[in-house]
Formats: sequence, C-alpha cells, structure tokens
Amino acid sequence: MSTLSMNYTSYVTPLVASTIQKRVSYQAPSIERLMQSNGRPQKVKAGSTIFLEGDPADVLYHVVSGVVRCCQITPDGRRQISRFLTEGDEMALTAFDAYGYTAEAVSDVELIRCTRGAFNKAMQEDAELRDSVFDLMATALNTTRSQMVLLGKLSASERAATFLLEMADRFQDRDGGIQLSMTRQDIADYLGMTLETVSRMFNKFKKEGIISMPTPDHIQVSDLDELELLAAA
Amino acid sequence: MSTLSMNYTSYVTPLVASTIQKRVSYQAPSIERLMQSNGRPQKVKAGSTIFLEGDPADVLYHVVSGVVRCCQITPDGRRQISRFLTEGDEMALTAFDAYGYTAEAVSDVELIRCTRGAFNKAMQEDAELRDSVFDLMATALNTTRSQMVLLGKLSASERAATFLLEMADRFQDRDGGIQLSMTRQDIADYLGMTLETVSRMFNKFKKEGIISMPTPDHIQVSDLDELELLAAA
DNA sequence: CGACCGTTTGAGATCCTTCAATACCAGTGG
DNA sequence: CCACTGGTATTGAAGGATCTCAAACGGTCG
Repeated sequence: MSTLSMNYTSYVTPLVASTIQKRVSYQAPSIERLMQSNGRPQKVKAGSTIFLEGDPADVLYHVVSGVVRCCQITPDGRRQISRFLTEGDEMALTAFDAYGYTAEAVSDVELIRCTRGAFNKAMQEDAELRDSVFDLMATALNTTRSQMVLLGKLSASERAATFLLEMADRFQDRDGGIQLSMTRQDIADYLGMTLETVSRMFNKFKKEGIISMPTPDHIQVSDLDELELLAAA
Repeated sequence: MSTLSMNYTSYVTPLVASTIQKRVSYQAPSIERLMQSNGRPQKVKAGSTIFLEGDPADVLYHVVSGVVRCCQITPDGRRQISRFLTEGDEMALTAFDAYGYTAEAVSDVELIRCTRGAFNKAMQEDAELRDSVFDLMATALNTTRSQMVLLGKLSASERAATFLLEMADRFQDRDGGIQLSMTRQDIADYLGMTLETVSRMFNKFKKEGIISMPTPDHIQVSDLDELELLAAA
C-alpha cells in the first residue's frame, strides 16, 4: 500500500518494457488474405472522413498506404487522437455494431474494404485468422496502455521525445529521417497538449542538437541516445 | 456476433457515447464456466501484488470479489493505473507470454485462477468462449479510449466528476452511495493528477452540494444532473 | 492515549496554455 | 515575375490550472 515508493523504484529492470511498447513487427497473413480477396484499393483524399464514431460498423478496412488518424471527439469539440494508422494496419476490428472512433485520412490513403459479414464468416471458419485478430487486439491494448502512461504521467518534453521515437520507428524514409504527414495540431491532439507546446519542444530539441528539422514535416534524429534518455519512460 | 450489439447501438447520441463508456452489464457465461471449473477462490490480502508486468503470463484470473488495480510503472517510479477491476472482471486476457500490467489488490480480493494452457485449449474448442473474449477485448479497447480522452483533454474537475459517475455505476452500495476502496493516491494515479487535486475537487463538489461525503471513502451523489454536466465529455 | 496513515487545506512555484504577433511556404492571379 | 492569400508553424509574453511542499486534521489500532 504505502510501500509504494519502496517497491516500485526497485522494479526498474522488468518494467522498462512497460511504457514504450516496441512496435511488434507481426504479420497477419490471414487478415491480409481475407482483406485482399476484396478487390482493388479504394482511394481516400487527405482530410476526408472514412467513418464516424457511432456509425454502423458495416465494413472493416485495411490500410494499404497513407496515414489515418483515429479520433474521439467530446460533445464540446475537443479532439483526442487515440492512434495513427499506417500501411498494414487494420481498422474497426471490433465486436460491436458501431465504430468506436472516427477515422480520417491524414494524407491520401488507400484502403481495402471488407464487409462485416465476410469478416464474421471468416472468423468462424478460420482459426488462423482468429489468432491474428486476438494478437492484434492484445497488441492494441498494450499500446493504448502505454499511451495512457504518456498522457497521465509524462511531461511535455517526454511526450515529444516519445512521439519522435515512435515515429522514427514507423515513418522512417529512405535516408533514415522521419516523414511527418500530420500537422502540429494532430500531434498535439495525440499527445494531449497544444500545438504551440509541440512546436516549442521540437525546436528545443533542434536547438539542443538532438534532432534536425530542415522542414517542419521532415525530422532527422541526430542524437538517438539523448532522445531515448529524454523519453525516459 | 454478440448480444452486446443491441446495447451499443442504443448509443443515445453517437458522440456522447464516446468518452464516458457506460459499463456494459454483459455476462460472459463461457468464461465464467471455464474459470469456475477451477476450484474454490484464492484469497489475496489488500495491498499485495497479484502479478507483475513482464512476468510470464502463465495464469489468468477471474475476480470474484474485491477491487484490483492494474498499473503501469515507469522506470523512475511514476505509476499510472489503467483500470480498476471488480467482481466479474477478467485479468490477463492477452495473446502474449508476459503480463502487460501489474495487478495489485486494492481491498481483500477473491480470485479464481485458470492456467493459460487450459485457456488456450478452451479457446480452440469453444466458439462461445471465443466470442466472449472478443467482446471483452473490444469493450476494454473502447474503455481505454475513453480514458485516453479523459487523460488528454479533460480538466481536473471534469476528471473527478467522470470518475465519480463511473464509480457510482460500479461501486454502488445498498443505500445508493459509492463505496471507494481505493486511496486518493490511487484515484490520482488513475486520473492523471495528484492526490491533493483529487481531494480538492471532491471537497469542491461537496461544498457545492453536488455530493456528500460523510467519510473520505463513502460518497453520496446528491445532484446527479449537475455531476453529469460537470463531467461534460 | 499515542502513533500512524490517509486526507484535507494553504501558499508558493511551475509548467503549460492562451492569446497574439510574426514567419514561412505553396498556390493563385495580376 | 511578383504581390497576395491562406494555411501552418514559430515565437513571445502573460495568465492560470495544477503541482509541490508543508502543516494540520481525523480516524484507527495497538
């Protein structure tokens, strides 16, 4: 109970894995197969809405290319982005009849659709698919828990550093830089801060020589060790 | 897929449902059956650890009574509580070999254990169980997304109000009051704030006549409308 | 009764937000 | 070719919500 501080600080080692969930480079062949049986990708223009939270979840999507943001909007219009999806990610893998979040295209996006009927049928028949879905949902749960730590406990600079590490892992372009397709506002709504604070943190890192930022949406990490130190958690 | 669907589609207004996820009074018979085949409950004393994040996830648990907190701890000892579990909840429903969080008994707790082997076997054989697990994980994902909105966007008083509404829903005692078994520190670590701020918010509500608080761990909501208004999101 | 643990309350410090101005870049039309 | 426009990003200054530190309070249990 109150042994809190005692216990927890001693955990150091086993806990490192906790907060920053390394992206699992797991392929979901069954899911891909199911999805790809569904014809050529549908193109969605940057900025447009793919589906709205609460709408009937009649169709699932597989992201072929581009970036999608998954948002929750409060009644008074505040937006929290729960996740960015990229190439290879699945949307709307849920047991429910309604979408649990709003999905919008950050960049131009290519999607493969799969009806819920086809998905449910495949889930009944294909054990491998079931395993994939189970894995994906478990991964999603781990990821959202990490994000909860970020939102609940980390400082602005820790959040920014964590974000850059995540992006370096997911959006690396050929020269090892990060290609950000989302705006500062998107990043802010993902990290639970304001766009100004995001900008300040990035520019602080730049000034400190931890990153370089030739353009606002192209970032190169120059001191990875330091960035990881800053991300701490 | 799920009887649950009905509850969800009744989604009053699409967006309102987003942030505060009404607790679904869904029974998971298959899971209960699986779990209950496993003998009498194990008793765990308040304050003790049930399992640690990162430990081999050899056994799943079903909470029979009491309250459990699920925590992530950062390397430097900051703690985020991702969830409180109560009677009827399942722990460690994951696809992975390691627990994704640390589970600790908030009050005295009774648990039923189930080995991962038995669970995996049942998952292969029992379609109804699979549906239940799918539902539970989808529910968990919806819940954690709501919590992300709370952590990322809500003010201290909104968080406190939201928390009280959640507790009123889950921890109602016979006279309609809320029995809090967790400390202010626990609540703070769940809501992403400090224990002092939690205390201040509760006492502000008390002063405003929205709640009464005969003892720190027994709260009665006197003005539900106002509390819901404050929770807003 | 006294010690202890959790809670409450106060006062000051701080980090982040807010508001506002400026800079930057791409696209458009004169 | 260059000014103009709109959208995004940066930067500054001031204010505020929450945290931190610290003291006092209250219930519980030897």
